[in-house]
Amino acid sequence: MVTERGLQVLRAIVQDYVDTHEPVGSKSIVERHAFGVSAATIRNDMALLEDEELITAPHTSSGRIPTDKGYRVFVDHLAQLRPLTPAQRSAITTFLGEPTDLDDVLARTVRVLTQLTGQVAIVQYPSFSRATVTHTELVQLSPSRLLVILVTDTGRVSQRIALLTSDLDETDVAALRGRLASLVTGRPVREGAERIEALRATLPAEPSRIDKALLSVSHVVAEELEEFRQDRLVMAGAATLARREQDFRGSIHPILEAIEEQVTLLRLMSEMVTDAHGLGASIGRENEAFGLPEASVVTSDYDAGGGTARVGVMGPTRMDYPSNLAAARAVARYLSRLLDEDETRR
Amino acid sequence: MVTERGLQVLRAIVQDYVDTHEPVGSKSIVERHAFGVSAATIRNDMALLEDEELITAPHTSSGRIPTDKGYRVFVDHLAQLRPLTPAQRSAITTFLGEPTDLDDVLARTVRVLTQLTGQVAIVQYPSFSRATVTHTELVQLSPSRLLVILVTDTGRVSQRIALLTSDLDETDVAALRGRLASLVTGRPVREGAERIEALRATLPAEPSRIDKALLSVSHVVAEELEEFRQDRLVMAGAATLARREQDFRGSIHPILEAIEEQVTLLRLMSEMVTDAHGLGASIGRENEAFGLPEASVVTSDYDAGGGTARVGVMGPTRMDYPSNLAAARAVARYLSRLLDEDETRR
DNA sequence: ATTGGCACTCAGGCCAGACGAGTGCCAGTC
DNA sequence: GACTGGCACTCGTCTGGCCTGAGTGCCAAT
Repeated sequence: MVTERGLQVLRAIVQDYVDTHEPVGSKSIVERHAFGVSAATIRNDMALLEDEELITAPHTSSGRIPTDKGYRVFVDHLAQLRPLTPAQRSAITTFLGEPTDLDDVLARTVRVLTQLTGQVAIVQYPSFSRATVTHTELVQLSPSRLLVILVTDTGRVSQRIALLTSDLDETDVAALRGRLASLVTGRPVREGAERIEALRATLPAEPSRIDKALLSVSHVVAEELEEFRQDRLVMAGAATLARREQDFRGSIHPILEAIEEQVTLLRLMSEMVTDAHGLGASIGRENEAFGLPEASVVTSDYDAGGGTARVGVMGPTRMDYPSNLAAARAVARYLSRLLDEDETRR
Repeated sequence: MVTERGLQVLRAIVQDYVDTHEPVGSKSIVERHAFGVSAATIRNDMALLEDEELITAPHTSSGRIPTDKGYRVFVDHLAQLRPLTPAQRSAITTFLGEPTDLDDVLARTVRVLTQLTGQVAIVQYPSFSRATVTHTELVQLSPSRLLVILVTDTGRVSQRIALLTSDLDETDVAALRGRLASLVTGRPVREGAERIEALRATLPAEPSRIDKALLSVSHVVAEELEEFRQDRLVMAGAATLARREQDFRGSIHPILEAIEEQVTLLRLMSEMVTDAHGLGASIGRENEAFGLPEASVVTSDYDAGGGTARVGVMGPTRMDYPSNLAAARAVARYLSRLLDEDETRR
């Protein structure tokens, strides 16, 4: 069984290893930390830690490095978040500044987070699945092309072009506008999508010209609503990976791939297990299913328009968890505040 | 002076070096190419090429590799585009498929291009500076928040939120809508921006409530029009860089940086020098001013709504220019056709 | 339980030598 | 004059052996 001091030794090993990027030996531990015992004692503790598979020796006679399991224990039981420096705090407020809209907020957020941590930063868009459609608008671009605009109470605006099979005039569009509004305005996106589905069924086999148009438009709307329900990510800091190249024993390819793909990261982010404070960490091999066995992700939940979403960073397994968690939490808190203020204006 | 055969030797060196990634010696040249002369003769030619700084030897006794100048001569005088394979041709058509709008077209394009070349692909958005505003629309989100929508004849749609200092009712918005339309609708974006500028000057020192609102809205519109005039890029294939890591003697950091920054690449893309066929290459040190001394970019112009823009790929100096140029050209041609068809619907 | 001592292991650095790819030069040939 | 075969030379790379030092595990002593 690992003793209390044993755990402290684990903590020391994780800290030193993250610092120096070199396997840490018993001697350097007694030098750098005030354990008040000799190196031999530390060695005994380390032997126990190795039995528990919390640390491992890269080769027979060298110091130890934490295993993924070791990092997990460290994060769960030993890490205390490192509070941000005043400089970092002020960086958040100045960088985030006076954002104009949701896209802008998140773009700034992700940049500030990569700046704070030096890692790849990821921000999940607030979930729109419970969002309500507040406005719909149709703009006629040409006789057969309609621009469809949707706005939700979460501040998301999207537009899309519907191609019509027959030409419409201004009064047709006005009629269409009314029918579309009654169909989805004021409804949650999910319900809107369902009502469109239902509409399909009720239309006669030989729809009128305007019904046909409504069908085209509602098809586009349904697609767009569907997209609302899918989460999205914003990312930044891919360039920082090049600096950290040797941290990934394999290559940074899987990471870059994941960044481009997005969909893998989306799943990873949403499947994260978080603690009572909304903090989560997914470490090394735990990400193997996502093709990222050498990467860790730490996240913090933030509140946005009723629901919650996540901000986080992705980096090598050997990352500085306390700092990164603290940065994610700080940014998440600021973000929650910012979006809450906004709430009143929606 | 470099002889005709000397140039053929240069071509052989470039081709073999790109193939093998190893310095190429006189012997391997006579083996792989039917020059009908001996290695010693090739050596003499190589000595001349070295005098002209078209090739260089990494160390005293090793084969030669092309210099940036050598690549330049190769591209300008020696390279003949390698026609795409039928498989590649069909990849273009199937991948590009049935795109819905401009964003979609370009997103598909960039993916197909990175797929064809295995390099980072870049597509410039068509220039909107000569675009004309065809529609404006205002949607009231709340008493003090207006959604402003702009549509141009190039198919670009954008929206933005204007915060008002005082609340408006429906009739106010209608009035505003009319004034905004008469201000910019049917005008080129540049002219629209100027007219807004002019409007500013004419408004009284104590503007009415509606004038104030118009000011806020037009401010947002002006910003958005400004953004229309800035070109944008779509990119894909950053993950391919990891595979090619050792090709960049330094690190891939500058490249990743450039991809994130965009603005450097924007300048680089627009300052490219192209030949009569709209093909361009910027090689190695020629990109030093952009912080990319180890990268090359090849581009092909495409037509879009009257103006032209560029597609291209970025990769190591030691890239396969004939293939990449051919791929860029093929994609550009397809893109031109696709956008031309579209033209009729705008 | 802790400690100092000690034998042992092993990665990494260093050196010397062998190897070989490739060059430059030169004298000879067509 | 252009080309060629031959040859001495250079120099990067590979190999194997040696040494060093950090770090370990174990044990007897406290």
